[in-house]
Amino acid sequence: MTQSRQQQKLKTRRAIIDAAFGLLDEQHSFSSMSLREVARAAGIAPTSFYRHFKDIDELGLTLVDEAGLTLRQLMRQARVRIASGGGVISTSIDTFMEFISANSNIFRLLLREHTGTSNAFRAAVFREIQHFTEELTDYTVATTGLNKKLANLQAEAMVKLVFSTGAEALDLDTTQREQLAVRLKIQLRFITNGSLEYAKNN
Amino acid sequence: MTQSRQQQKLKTRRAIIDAAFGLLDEQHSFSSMSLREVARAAGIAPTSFYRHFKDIDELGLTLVDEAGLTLRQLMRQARVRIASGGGVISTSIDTFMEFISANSNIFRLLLREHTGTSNAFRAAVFREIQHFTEELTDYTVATTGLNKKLANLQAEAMVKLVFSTGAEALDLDTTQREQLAVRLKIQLRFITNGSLEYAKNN
DNA sequence: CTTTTGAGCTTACAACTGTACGCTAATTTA
DNA sequence: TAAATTAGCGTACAGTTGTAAGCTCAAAAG
Repeated sequence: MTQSRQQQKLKTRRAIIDAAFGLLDEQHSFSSMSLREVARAAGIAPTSFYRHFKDIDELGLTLVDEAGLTLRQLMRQARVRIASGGGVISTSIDTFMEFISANSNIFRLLLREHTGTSNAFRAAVFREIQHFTEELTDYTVATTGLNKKLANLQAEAMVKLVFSTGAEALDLDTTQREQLAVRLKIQLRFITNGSLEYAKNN
Repeated sequence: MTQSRQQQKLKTRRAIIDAAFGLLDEQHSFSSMSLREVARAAGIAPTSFYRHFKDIDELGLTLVDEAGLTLRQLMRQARVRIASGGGVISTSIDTFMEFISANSNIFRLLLREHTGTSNAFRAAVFREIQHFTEELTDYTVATTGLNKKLANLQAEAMVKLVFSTGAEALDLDTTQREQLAVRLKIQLRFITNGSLEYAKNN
């Protein structure tokens, strides 16, 4: 079966992106990834890379975007589960932990570029996390009636804590992760109860 | 004035370490730093580097250790200030924010190696942070009488939130940082009040 | 059917990397 | 004073990097 030129090009582009994701692991970050290395893994000549991306940074931004997308899909999935019973926090954290296990490399990318050397990357990851926080804020306002400013403070603290704990989880085995999840859920309760308390007294 | 051989060697070692710290900024991480680059900045021949460190990773661990030490000194400083009046949280956060401003590169090193590609580095930074958490736990037990387990949960959440916010602060200007500090202090109140509440009901 | 386009290739080059080897010169030891 | 040690240097090499230049040949356009 013959393929159109556009189809083939998209396929190669995908191969490059997948190759880059595939090269990411706990020993290998995107910033230490060379163009030639990615090209090799994608099965193309180094110079062919330029037919698809201006430079390696453009590929990096694409990866961050895709990672963000995956994260947003995860959130939707969590909401579905909540609708069919189970606590909000508990369900969200379970979903998040599954995400980390199933997509370690994607999460690692976000973590690293969040504190990385490229302003553009940092900003991109920051936007993704902010997206995350905003949706949690809206959800909190809608379900608890907390005022928006306070809900935002609460959501921000929660997201930061969850991401931090996620980073820690990456280096642990399954049983240790479960223990960590239990702790995290309590800590999130601290925040929700604390902000409710705060709302009463202010 | 002549110097003993040992003195001179220590001086060069210091020059290497300082050169490495000096090369760290928002665009340049330790992992993207080459041995030759460090040697150049330290004013020695590339091969002379090996007279002081087995390889670049040994230098990296030294940097992380020094960074951790700086952080611990900061904590002591904060305790002194608390003793002479001012809220615990407020004083600690102000001190922390000053640390970030005065030692951005040191904090950046910790942040990056915390999620970096070297197991040894990650473990080293993790230990430093745990140190931080433990001391806060002890302090909390001593001042509030909260049980140790709960105090540890609280301290862990607080440290994670503070570090996360510190990372964010690095990319902001002074006024924005101050706003961030105000928000952070409220969020920490959420955690302390929330855990107190939790202690009552469990 | 002929022309144009463009994805992917090969070759090439200058810049950089880590590090092996052996020398120098000065300090330390005996 | 003589011998041993060693911090630092220069040279050298093989391996890697990004990317420029120009070719091929199949798909798309005319």
